Amino acid sequence: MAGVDEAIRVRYAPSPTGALHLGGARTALFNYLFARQKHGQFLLRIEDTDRARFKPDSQASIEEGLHWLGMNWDEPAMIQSQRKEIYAEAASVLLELGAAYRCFCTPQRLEQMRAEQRARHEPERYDRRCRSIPRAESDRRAAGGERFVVRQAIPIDGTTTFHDLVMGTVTFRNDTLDDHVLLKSDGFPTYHLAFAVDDHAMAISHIIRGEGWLPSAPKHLLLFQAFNWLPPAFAHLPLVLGPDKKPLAKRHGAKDVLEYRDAGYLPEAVDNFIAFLGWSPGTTEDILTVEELISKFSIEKIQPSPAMANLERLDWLNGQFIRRLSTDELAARLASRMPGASPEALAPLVPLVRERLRTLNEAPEMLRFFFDEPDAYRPEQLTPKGRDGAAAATALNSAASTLSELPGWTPQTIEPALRALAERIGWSSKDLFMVLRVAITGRTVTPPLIESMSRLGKDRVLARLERAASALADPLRR
RNA sequence: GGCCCGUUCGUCUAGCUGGUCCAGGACGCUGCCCUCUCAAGGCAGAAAUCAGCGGUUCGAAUCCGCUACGGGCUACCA
Repeated sequence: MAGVDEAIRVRYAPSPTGALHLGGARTALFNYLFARQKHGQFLLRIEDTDRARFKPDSQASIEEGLHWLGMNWDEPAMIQSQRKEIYAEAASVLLELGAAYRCFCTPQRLEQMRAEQRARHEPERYDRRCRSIPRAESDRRAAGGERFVVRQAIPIDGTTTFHDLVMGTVTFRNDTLDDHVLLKSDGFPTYHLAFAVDDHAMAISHIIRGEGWLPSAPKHLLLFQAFNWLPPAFAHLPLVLGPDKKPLAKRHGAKDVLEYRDAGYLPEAVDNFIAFLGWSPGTTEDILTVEELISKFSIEKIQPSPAMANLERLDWLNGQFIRRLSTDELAARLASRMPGASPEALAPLVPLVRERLRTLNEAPEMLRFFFDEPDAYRPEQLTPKGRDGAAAATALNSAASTLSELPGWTPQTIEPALRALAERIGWSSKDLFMVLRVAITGRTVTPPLIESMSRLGKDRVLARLERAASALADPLRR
């Protein structure tokens, strides 16, 4: 096991079969937080030894997702498909050590064997028929061109135990472990072999990975022992479940983290959200920056039970992080999703929407009336209960003339004038403000009216009031 | 079927070395306050017999065992 003072090196090892989803992102994040806290290295390894499931765009997509979430790896990604000879060499070493053997069984025979085991209600495992083939015969058949795979020779008896940093001490009886394939007949390794060889080659100190790998951990450990390599520490993470309680990784259409980006979520909010899936700092704090996550993270505090992703909490968190952004920062982020609106133009409007946003994507609609004229007015929205259209039109015109005579154009001058007007015409300020709100923005739900008017500008406000008044007077003319 | 892991409010969780937990915080929900709408914010509230059953102990959510339920793995997939 790695000592406290030894270099901490961890890796995230996705297979390029799809996008980076929340569960994978969390695994990567835990590795990343751990590496950064310990001033170690965070590495990336692409496990692309399965040519059948390989998807060409997957690696780029996963890397983009990691970068978006703020995770950078410290060395070029290791690509397993480029290391075929190294695995073959490792397999022959294992053959030499007697820790592995060639298996010449055909897929048909294996299938038949399993069918018989099923019929007898026995565990489906390789029956080790080829394990007893003498080495000389095995070498001769291989040299003769016969197809074979290399299988791990699991010890016949005894147990394999290791201490998992999350799950605790786990013990497996060796006789329940299968002699799994290490090297396929196409020369590519299976994940068992590749894991051991690469984690050793990369000098990985801690393997932090999903719970799904727990059952194969003893085989990996046995491989390290066979090579006489110092094994890394293990930490198996509990599953992340979707709202349907199905494991995220297996859910059909598990969401790509980039979809969260496109939906207007902040990477810092997503990081914070996934960090709390199965982990907590042990305090009542619930909003932490990535820097705080790095300093407070600890593997010991990871829960062993699965966590279900509560997306409503993500929404809330996102709002919290949006509110913590400076005006310029928020303006810049909004500008990237609002073509035609510059950060400079947006900056004065940011205070109007900051505490109303749950996602960045809600801003364009909230701010639309600053950039576009309202659509056709709906007379009923311009008319308070108990009043008629004519009265509303009169109120709008009065407001327009009152405002036009205002000496200045600030919230401090606009608001008292309108409250006085409401008093004068005998309306509640609520009613007056709502009519003005609809006239000026075209909507009943908007950022604060007075502030919005002040930023919209006197001319545009007056024009909209007049347009609304005439729409009421003659709906057809609008 | 076999092996392995798990089980505290609807959800995320605090609780790690047993008493201060008739279980705390957060999201969501309900009500009130604030208020020009909507939010945000503040306050209050409902919500977990700590999966069940036994055991250890003066005392258990916390330790042990069993059961139930859930999940993972069981491919020449990762």
